Amino acid sequence: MHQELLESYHQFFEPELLADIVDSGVLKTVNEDEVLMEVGSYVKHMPLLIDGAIKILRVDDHGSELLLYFLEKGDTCAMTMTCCMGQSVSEIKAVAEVKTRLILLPVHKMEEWLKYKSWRDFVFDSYNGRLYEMLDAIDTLAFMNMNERLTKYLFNKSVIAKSKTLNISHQEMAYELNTSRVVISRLLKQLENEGQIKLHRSKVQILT
DNA sequence: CCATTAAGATACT
DNA sequence: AGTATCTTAATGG
Repeated sequence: MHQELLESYHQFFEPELLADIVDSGVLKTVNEDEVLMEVGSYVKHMPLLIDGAIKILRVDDHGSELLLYFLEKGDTCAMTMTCCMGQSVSEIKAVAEVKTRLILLPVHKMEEWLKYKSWRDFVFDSYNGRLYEMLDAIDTLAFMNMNERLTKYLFNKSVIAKSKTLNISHQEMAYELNTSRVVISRLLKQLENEGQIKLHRSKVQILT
């Protein structure tokens, strides 16, 4: 994993820390739709993303899900930090959006590594970043209608997939935005009529 | 072909 | 915006 780690993180971490990470971290590759973390599971590792993307979902008691935000290269999960500090259980669900490579670090190292300035900065910045994304997610929910939410969602998906064509069904989108399939279909049809997208079976092509 | 599943349509809340 | 129901279209064996 050494090369991958160095390529992605050498500008953030000092050499001693990098060496420690190589020592105790494990490189893992996860495939699309693989579940990395379930609500209620104990957090034992902290992920450092090398490439790909992980989606973070909130799940309610009835099992319905809501997309909060994506983690990408250079990101880590703030939830993990919160959880492992307090020895508690995950409040969120994490699923690989695309094939993703990440390094898993044992949580007990987190505290030990606070002796490194670059680590403290990284943890702090990650918290900031996640907090900002969380605020953004709240704004989206509170102030945007479904049409805007869907548009934003499609845009994000396209960035992460690095493609203008998304292989996804209306039902799946409805699931992630926590709405119904009919509503998604209606809104997509509207976007198609506006010339923004082109619809196919289980596929959306973004034209803008 | 047929079975399954995605998506369109319509009507109602 | 969301639910229920029916119809139609695409897909894969």
